[in-house]
Amino acid sequence: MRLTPAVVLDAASTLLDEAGLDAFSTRKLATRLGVRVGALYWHYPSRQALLDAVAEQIVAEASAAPIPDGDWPEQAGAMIHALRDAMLAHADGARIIVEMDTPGPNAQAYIERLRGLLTAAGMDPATAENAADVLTSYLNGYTIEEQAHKAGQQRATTDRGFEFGLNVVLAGLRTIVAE
Amino acid sequence: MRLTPAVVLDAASTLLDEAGLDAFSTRKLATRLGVRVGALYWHYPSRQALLDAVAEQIVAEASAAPIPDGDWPEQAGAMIHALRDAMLAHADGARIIVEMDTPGPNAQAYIERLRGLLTAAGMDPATAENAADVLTSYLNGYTIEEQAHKAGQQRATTDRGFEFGLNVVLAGLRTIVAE
DNA sequence: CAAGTAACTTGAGCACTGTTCAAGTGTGCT
DNA sequence: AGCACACTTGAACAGTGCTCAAGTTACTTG
Repeated sequence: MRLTPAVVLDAASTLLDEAGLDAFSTRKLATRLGVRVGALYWHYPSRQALLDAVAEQIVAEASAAPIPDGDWPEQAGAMIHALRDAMLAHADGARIIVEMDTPGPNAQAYIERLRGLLTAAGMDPATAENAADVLTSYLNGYTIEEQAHKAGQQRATTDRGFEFGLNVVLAGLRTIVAE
Repeated sequence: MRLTPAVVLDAASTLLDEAGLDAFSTRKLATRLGVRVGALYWHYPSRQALLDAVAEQIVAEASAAPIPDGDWPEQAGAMIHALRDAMLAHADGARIIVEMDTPGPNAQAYIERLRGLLTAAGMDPATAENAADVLTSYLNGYTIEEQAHKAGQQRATTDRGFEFGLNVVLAGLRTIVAE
């Protein structure tokens, strides 16, 4: 069967989940597809471009989750949770997202939406950008650490820790809006 | 001149600053020291062990900064700032810290001190651990992103963004303590 | 249907990477 | 002087990302 970008992307995603980011190599991917390495480079210009495509896919999964009605901290929290769930659904998901080289449309749409939510809550654009950065920085920092070093820990435990921190950040943001 | 672990560590630190984490290789380090790769492995068991040692050194720089008198948010903020400054003083400093394999005494002492500060503020140990995690997760997430993608931006701009977020987190933690 | 063209794939190779280890060298101690 | 230990070398193994001329398909046009 001929290769297509979609087929390569799918195999890449599977291999990534099985082997992890560090053990992900173009050669292993080629073998899995029954093809030589060179063929991959016809569809994607580099290993990183492939990883970027996977990252976009992960963000797409996050964006598919519905944002419930509610006040802005609930909605922002839901968006962060959605992205976290998508990250945790893939091995090294957080690193794949953070190490993204050039953010695609899904990633841009995600942060645009998050910022929009915060401006709608009454923040000026610059503040909303900063606020979105706090949320995503915390999410990324926590989840990278979790996937890298807390592999043994119960999901419930790390979830509680994450929840605590997210509430702290949201509480902090509330004090800004209330100024 | 014979090699010692300290000499190797120093050269590694310099090479890391010049080339960045991804371009850091044992072979380049060996060349710089006028030695063959094998010699490095007498002093350090692996590339990662070498990076861990550099990470410990960075944390040591952070720990050298004095913590001023003041209330606990000021002190916690000062500790976070100290670590951030040490990270920013080295190329990819944040990644080197986060990707540390086995935290050494300096890293352990740092988080012990941060937790202690928070328990002294009235948090129970579990809460203090979670609170320390929020602070470091935010720091790591923000600074990794900054060093990876905001290389062009003015330090003043990114500092303002970081400051905003740190204040948000600290404000959020205050509401917990005040419960 | 034949010929031509565009879309792929291959095979081989380049320039690297981390790590290992038997064999060699240099230094200090008895 | 001789011995032992600390260290270094040289060479190799098994991989990595990436490139590209040459070959193979598949599809479109005359």
